[in-house]
Amino acid sequence: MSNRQRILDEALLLMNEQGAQAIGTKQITDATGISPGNLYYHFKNKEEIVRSLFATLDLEFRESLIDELDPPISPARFASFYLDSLNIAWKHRYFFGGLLHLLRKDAVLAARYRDMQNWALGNLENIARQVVRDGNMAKPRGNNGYHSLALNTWLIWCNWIRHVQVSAPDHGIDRGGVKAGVAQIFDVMSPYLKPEYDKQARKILILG
Amino acid sequence: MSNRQRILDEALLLMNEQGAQAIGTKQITDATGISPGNLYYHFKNKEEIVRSLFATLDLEFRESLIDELDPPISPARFASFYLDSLNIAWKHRYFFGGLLHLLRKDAVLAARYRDMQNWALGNLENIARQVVRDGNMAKPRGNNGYHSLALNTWLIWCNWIRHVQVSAPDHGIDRGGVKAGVAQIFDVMSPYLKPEYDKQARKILILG
DNA sequence: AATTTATTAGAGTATTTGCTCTATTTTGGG
DNA sequence: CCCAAAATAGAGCAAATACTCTAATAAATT
Repeated sequence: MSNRQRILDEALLLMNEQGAQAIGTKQITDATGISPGNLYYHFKNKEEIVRSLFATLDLEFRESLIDELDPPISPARFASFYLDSLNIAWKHRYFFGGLLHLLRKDAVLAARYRDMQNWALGNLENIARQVVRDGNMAKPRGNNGYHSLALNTWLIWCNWIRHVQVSAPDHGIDRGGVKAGVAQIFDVMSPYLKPEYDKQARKILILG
Repeated sequence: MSNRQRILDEALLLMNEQGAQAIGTKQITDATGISPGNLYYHFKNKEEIVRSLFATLDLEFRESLIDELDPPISPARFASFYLDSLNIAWKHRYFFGGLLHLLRKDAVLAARYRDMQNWALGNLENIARQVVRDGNMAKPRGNNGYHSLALNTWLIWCNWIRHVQVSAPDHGIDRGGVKAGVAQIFDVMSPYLKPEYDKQARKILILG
């Protein structure tokens, strides 16, 4: 594996453990055994390391929400949208933990994040619209019902991991915490979902 | 006003503007014109300044959710729970912006935050139970329906301001953003609220 | 083989940060 | 008015941080 990749892997590991702001180039070079000069050969600065890590998060997240199948959306597929994407949020939890600080320091990153957010809100809305078209969900209330539902899903998606972390004395999280987050998302949608569809979708949270 | 209070006021102001991790004792002493020695006379360390600020947040938040009136809970009172508490979250937005980092660095603060969170979850649940008893709300679904509803309210409460900040290019927020957060909380509860009660409660978001 | 290009090492630097120390001034009770 | 306690000032320090510079080595290309 290249030293460049080693830097990225170690940075992700350390930042997830201790938070992005607690990790400097020093910690990364110490942990990898790579010299600072070498690190700065591969990355212009620390900002670029974070941008590179975010690019991976962005890519993985978008992939997790893309539906290449024909409608209707099966309950299992529906559930896997949220489970897959939340697992990605868990993998990159350093990012949401330090979100505001990271975006304040780097306007380019902030713009990219807002792009991702807008894309996500649109896509989450589309998923809901399709499930309604499939006849498995009642139309959410109000004139911006779809938007509000998508926004709530998004809010839980990008804040759930941090919530679990601050709720545990050691700031840790296990995979069970991720599933609880999906359940929390379902609880927002439950009032609109057909009971049988809801039940089928939740099966993914019980099994493997 | 005492120098001690001046330090607290300026710290809150600066941290809200630039984030808790961006503000050091230097910035506070520069902005207030108070010497570092004097600052450290009033506070043992920076940690104590943050703890002191949190104590205020904790107090104000708890007061905003206490109901000293007799049931039933009026729609206006119901709405003001969320509007008042969210205004407090706005006032102390530095805290939620840097939440994970702050709690990781200070275990005592972390414990106090979890206390507040547990109290809040219990209280939000009690409010919902009372509105159901008053006949203005349907019992939320599932065996832990109340808990899930309270948790969603809590999640929006402590993450809404940050969401608005990262969504705006300048990371700012105005009072309208606060009201949108209350509307978002209502959207979670709407499916259970009596339509007329819901409508009355939302009036507070249009007026004043 | 020659030479350019990519990669690595590590000492070094300028700046910042949280905090201490000593010294001086202000204040309030007897 | 006295004096101890509270409050304030500001020089200074040890550690950390992001990053640069120079020089050496490995890989690729001709």
